Amino acid sequence: MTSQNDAPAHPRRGWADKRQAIIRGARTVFGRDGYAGIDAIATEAGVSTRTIYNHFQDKEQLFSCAIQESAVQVRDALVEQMSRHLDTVTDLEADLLALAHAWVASMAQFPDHFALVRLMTAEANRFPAEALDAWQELGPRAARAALAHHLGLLAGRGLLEIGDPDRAARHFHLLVFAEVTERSHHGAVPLDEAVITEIITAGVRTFLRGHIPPPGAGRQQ
Amino acid sequence: MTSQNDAPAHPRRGWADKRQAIIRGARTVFGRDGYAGIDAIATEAGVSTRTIYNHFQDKEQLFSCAIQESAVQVRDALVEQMSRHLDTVTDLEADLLALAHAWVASMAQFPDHFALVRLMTAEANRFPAEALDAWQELGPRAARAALAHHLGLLAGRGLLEIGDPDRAARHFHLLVFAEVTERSHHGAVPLDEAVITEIITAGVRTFLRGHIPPPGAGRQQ
DNA sequence: ATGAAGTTGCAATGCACGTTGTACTCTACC
DNA sequence: GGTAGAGTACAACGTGCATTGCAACTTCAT
Repeated sequence: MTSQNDAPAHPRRGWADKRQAIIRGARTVFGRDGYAGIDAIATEAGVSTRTIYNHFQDKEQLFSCAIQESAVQVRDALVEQMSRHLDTVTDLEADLLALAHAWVASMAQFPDHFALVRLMTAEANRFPAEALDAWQELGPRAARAALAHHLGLLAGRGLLEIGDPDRAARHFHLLVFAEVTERSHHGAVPLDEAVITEIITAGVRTFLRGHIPPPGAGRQQ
Repeated sequence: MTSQNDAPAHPRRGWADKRQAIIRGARTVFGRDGYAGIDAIATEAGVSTRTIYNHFQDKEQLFSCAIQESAVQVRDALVEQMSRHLDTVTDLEADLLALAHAWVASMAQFPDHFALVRLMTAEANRFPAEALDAWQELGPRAARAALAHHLGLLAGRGLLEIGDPDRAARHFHLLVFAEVTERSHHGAVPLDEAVITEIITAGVRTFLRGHIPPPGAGRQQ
């Protein structure tokens, strides 16, 4: 599925380095300036324009590669945070809050990535469907699956009551992440720390009300 | 705040008509083709390119006007649906479900508008902050305030238990709307009816679990 | 009717940019 | 150390497009 955008094997040393530099430059420039000119990317990457076209078919393919690489990186960060906060849970609410804060912090840590996502979304009508799917699979869906896995384990320990772990993961994501995303315009406008805390606190509370087992036994409409 | 984009009073008859035609054409073309050429808009509106520049300073101002007008229209539709479904509530869950379905249907009814929103979001970094604010105030914030009002009334009748009506409105919006928005890429990719129903049903259920008064008395958490 | 205001079609300007070709240089490998 | 495979600088091409000027034409208020 990512076949078209995978880095082809290549004998020459340093080749992959150039490719990496270009992709990184593309991510930076696309993130900062929008769907900007190739020249800016070449400058940012310390590479000639011609080299970019030696590595990539055209601007669009470069963009696809950039967003895919970026998505993997962000996903890894999110997954790592889940492990850190949910592997050993003592106080569930506190740990969920900590995870939520860590996620939101990631948004500030990878501003370029989220700018790319915004660009892609804006062009969703005209963007190649395979690239859209590839991104969703590599990024959001994978992250959500990881969260679902963790929530499922917590449910197994009796700390949560969950019908469908994947749906629970989506709801958690929506309540703590989607609102921050929306309010900050996908990270474009920074949000007050107090506002973030308020959103997260309320979101986690609503989530838990919907997914905490009743104090006594184990049934609930 | 919208002063810059309001239609200036004008003696001449037919003037406002042209302006309207241009704005409508802009919305259609921007929505369909992205941040497209002025010529396309002129053709769509049945107007000469030059006339557009007689009415608007530049493309950007035209875009701002288009999205503001569009936002008001969509907001009115959403508000009207709230009245229809929440003014006389018999079965709360059923009515909320109906409202949610109506909202999602609106997304399909105003595809151009949501494409405009996507465009604006993609450019959020570089878009004039006042225009961004004007849109948020006219559209999403107003709609959410209306929903908060309705939910507050329902809480007054004892059908819901709500701390902050505005927060409850946000959570409802997130659980039933944000996910559809995200999954369909802001309406760019149509969603299966079954998927929509599943999302809405689960969202309303989680919402109600968090905001329904306990069967017995009136305290909770 | 008449003149001012608005509209139109057209051309022109000017710029930004994707993409490619070419000739030269560099460098990793043998 | 030589050579083939990369990279680079540079220029050129073509295009698309926002924006403006202009002269002729239409429309509306009085």
